[in-house]
Amino acid sequence: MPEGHTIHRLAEDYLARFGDGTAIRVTSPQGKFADAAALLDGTPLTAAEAHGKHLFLHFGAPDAEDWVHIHLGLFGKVGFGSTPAPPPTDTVRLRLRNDTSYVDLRGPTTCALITDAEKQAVHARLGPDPLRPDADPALAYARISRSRTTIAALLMDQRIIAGVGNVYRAEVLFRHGIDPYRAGRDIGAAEWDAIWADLVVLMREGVRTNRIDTVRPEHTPQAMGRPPRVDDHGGEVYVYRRAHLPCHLCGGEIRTADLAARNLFWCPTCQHR
DNA sequence: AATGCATGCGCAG
DNA sequence: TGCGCCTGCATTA
Repeated sequence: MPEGHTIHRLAEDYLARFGDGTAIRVTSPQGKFADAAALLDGTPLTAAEAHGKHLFLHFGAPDAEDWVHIHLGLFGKVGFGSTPAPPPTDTVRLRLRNDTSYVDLRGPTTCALITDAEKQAVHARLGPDPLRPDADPALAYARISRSRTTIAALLMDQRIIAGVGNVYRAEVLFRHGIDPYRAGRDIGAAEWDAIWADLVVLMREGVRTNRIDTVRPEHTPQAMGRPPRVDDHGGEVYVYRRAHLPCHLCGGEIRTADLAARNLFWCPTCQHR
């Protein structure tokens, strides 16, 4: 369930539960991370950081390779709990335990021990992240404003902007009335500024609530006199996974299409080329 | 029981 | 552009 807000929230939660400086028990019940887990076992968790959909955990092991680089991919999941930890299932790639908490990681695309230099290389290939204070949106706009590629594809390109996934993409384009097939170079500077500012607000709220809500107060079901309806993914949205349903604003049918092997959703009436 | 699907991404061609 | 990979859950038979 990972877009950038999820990963930033995970960084906060790892630190809150395991960042008190005490020794962590580190295991890999599944075995694929067993060597690294043995190396880290008994050291403290000293930092947790996110850039886009990448999570970095720093342990106090006196070793050159002391960052754990985690990427959840499409299926990866992290689950926290209070001790006593139940016996781990055989899909748990990484388990951390202390006196009060445990956390299980399963199904990640990436879970690897890396050096600080390797971590820097990951940062270098990622675009600005609306959730990071050091992010420079002009870097993203420089690429977008020169590109013939659709804005829908550009928003999903982590080299251009880091952390936006399929839900935020669909929703932010709807909120700004932009057709997903519009070319990047036809996005105005003021439009981009508004999109970026909106992503900062939406994604911060996503970190706080741990879900994606994008519907403005005046368009909520209550305000519009409709029955409340929360999408399966957990939040209230305008278009994501609402194919063929009526648009919350104009009542027209929400459209869907395949774009680069992902499902795209938009309202052809409210969103313009 | 089998199938399909998902908020992702890297690779081959 | 299509395919494979990681897993769990809902839907279908």
